[in-house]
Amino acid sequence: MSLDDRKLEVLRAIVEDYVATQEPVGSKALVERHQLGVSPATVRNDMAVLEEEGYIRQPHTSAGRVPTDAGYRLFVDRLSRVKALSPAERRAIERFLVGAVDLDDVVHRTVRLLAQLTRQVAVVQYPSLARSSVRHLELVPISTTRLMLVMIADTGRVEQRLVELPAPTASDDVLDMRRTINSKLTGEKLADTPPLVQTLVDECAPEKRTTMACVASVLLETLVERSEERLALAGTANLTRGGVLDFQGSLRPVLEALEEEVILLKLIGEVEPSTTRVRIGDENEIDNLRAASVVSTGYGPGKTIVGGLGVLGPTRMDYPGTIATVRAVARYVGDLLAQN
Amino acid sequence: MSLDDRKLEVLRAIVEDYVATQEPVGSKALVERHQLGVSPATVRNDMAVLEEEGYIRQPHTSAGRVPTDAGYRLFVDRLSRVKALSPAERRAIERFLVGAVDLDDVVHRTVRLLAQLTRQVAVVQYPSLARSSVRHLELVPISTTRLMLVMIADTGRVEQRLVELPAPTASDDVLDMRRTINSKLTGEKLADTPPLVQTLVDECAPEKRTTMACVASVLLETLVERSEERLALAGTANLTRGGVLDFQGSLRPVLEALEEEVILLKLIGEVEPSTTRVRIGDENEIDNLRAASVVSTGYGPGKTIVGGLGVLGPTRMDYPGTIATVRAVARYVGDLLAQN
DNA sequence: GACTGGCACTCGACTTTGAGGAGTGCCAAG
DNA sequence: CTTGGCACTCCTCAAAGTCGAGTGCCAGTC
Repeated sequence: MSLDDRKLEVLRAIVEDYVATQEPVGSKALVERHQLGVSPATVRNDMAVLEEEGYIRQPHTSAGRVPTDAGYRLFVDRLSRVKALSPAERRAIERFLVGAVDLDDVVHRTVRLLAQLTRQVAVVQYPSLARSSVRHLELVPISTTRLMLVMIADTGRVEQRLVELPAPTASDDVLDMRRTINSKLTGEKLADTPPLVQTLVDECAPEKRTTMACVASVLLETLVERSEERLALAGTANLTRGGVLDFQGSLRPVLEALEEEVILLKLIGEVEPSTTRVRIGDENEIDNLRAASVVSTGYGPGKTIVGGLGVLGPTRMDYPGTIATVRAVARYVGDLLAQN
Repeated sequence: MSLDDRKLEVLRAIVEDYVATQEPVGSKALVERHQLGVSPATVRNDMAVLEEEGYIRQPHTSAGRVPTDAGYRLFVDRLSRVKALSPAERRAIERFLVGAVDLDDVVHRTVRLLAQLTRQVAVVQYPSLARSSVRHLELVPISTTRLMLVMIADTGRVEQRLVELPAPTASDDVLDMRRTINSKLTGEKLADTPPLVQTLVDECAPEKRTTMACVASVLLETLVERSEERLALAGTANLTRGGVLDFQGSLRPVLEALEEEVILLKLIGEVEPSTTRVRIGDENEIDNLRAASVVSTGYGPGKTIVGGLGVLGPTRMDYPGTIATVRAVARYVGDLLAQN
């Protein structure tokens, strides 16, 4: 038996009421608060079906109904329209992001903004190195046997590493290397650089080859292997809203998960162009987050995507509002990046 | 009436038992677990005095006693010897810090280590720019009207800023500026640089002065005004140990405080040489942390101090152990920095 | 004077009991 | 298919009662 329109309407009403009140919702309360045009008894029958299909459940006999993960999923997919942002929110976003002075600043402001607007935990990934291009590479002599390698990406990210040279090297030679390296690598996607770095060594004059090889290996590390993704996090205090009721009694696992960068990256890092992804409860692969939902999306200048951002909260969250906010913030950040 | 030795011994026993069990401790249990050589009745009399003096209190009539903040303070100041670290802990520290590849890495490893060893929230301040010297300044042309200013400090910190030039500038001129700036500033304490930067502009050839002024202003921002302190945080999940019992029922205020960098810096940033500072409950100026204690100290290569680190936990914490761990970690990190 | 054993008393923690009520499922009738 | 009615379930809350840890005080002892 498939679900007719009224049953879907009942599900929507249940989700909305439960999200708003945090309490199991009963048939009588439902008909009172929504114009369903039928009696509580009818609603009860519908509820029985919805429960059988796995969209809602009773915490215990003689209690109201609560949406299941599947129920939220259906709600998100078919029953909710994305809310428009309020003018106040729009203004907040603009005000917050104006005046950011560099990439760090942009990311920090963004993550705080997201946390504040959604009243949940926000995560923002720094522009991924893997998706960036080399804007410039700099070699700074620290001593005769030590260099600082500084890589500046087009997304504004700057990475640096120390290079220990095998032998003292004149600063002219360093300048020389720098020129060669830049002419070879500037403008290239980081992902494409490894073969180019190899040719750097191959084409190098033999007497300088060991030194160049040394620089090249650190270069590779910096550009590709290490390829360390960075994150910013804010709003953990929001986890405590709604008491310990959300997250089935313990914040512990959630806080633990939030400390693992790898996990967070998995959550917000897997981005497909212009999609907003919603993971509800069990859909999260991470056990610790079975009781949480994650709304994430990609951002970047124009249509390209250079990183992800998102929020994490209880499964019982305002999905339409959250989705709208996440999208809007991502768009603004993308525009901001495009200006640089 | 002052406290004789046995009363102090009773206080110590109360603190130790309470920290271990998290439960109010009564007179009978005390004499059973510690060799006090007197009867419960005597201990009761001592307790009455200790309570009158404000070192312990009863959660309610007919419950055992619990140390007050003042009690912990007395315990820390006069009744506890710093514990020696276990060999396992020493090994853990060494193993953890070996293999750190750059400053970021050192700081991240340190903060995780601290959180893990103390089982509390750990905070590590990056080496403060204010206490660093300039190792090198680099100007990287991005376009003809844009430079990237990169500052490398002797502590390993690297800061970068974008400079918008008033007019297109030849790369030779940039090289020139770079040379001048470096000869003037390299090796100087960041705190001492502002007057030097001013002379940079003053001594500059008139036709280049506007450009130089522009660079100089960003330079000042980077070196001094912005002087942004950075922090790493780990172990927030440890706040949930001991249920919601610690922190008088709500993690909320604590989590909020942990999100404010300014607050954290206040907590661990005010360092005096070779002191370990312990703030207990009310001694914290931040209202949100009235129910928490903070153990912090400074670290740095040799005897100089370049930053702070510490842990935050419930007032009911193992002070001797925590103090020992914090000190040891600070020392190891200092040694590590000295090697670079 | 300090310590001790004894004793009455307090009061929170936990259990039991019972009333109240929200909510359900089912059924028969419209 | 919808609806009103009804019996039933079972949670919530409050009241009452028991239990026991822990105390304060006092009189007696060393």
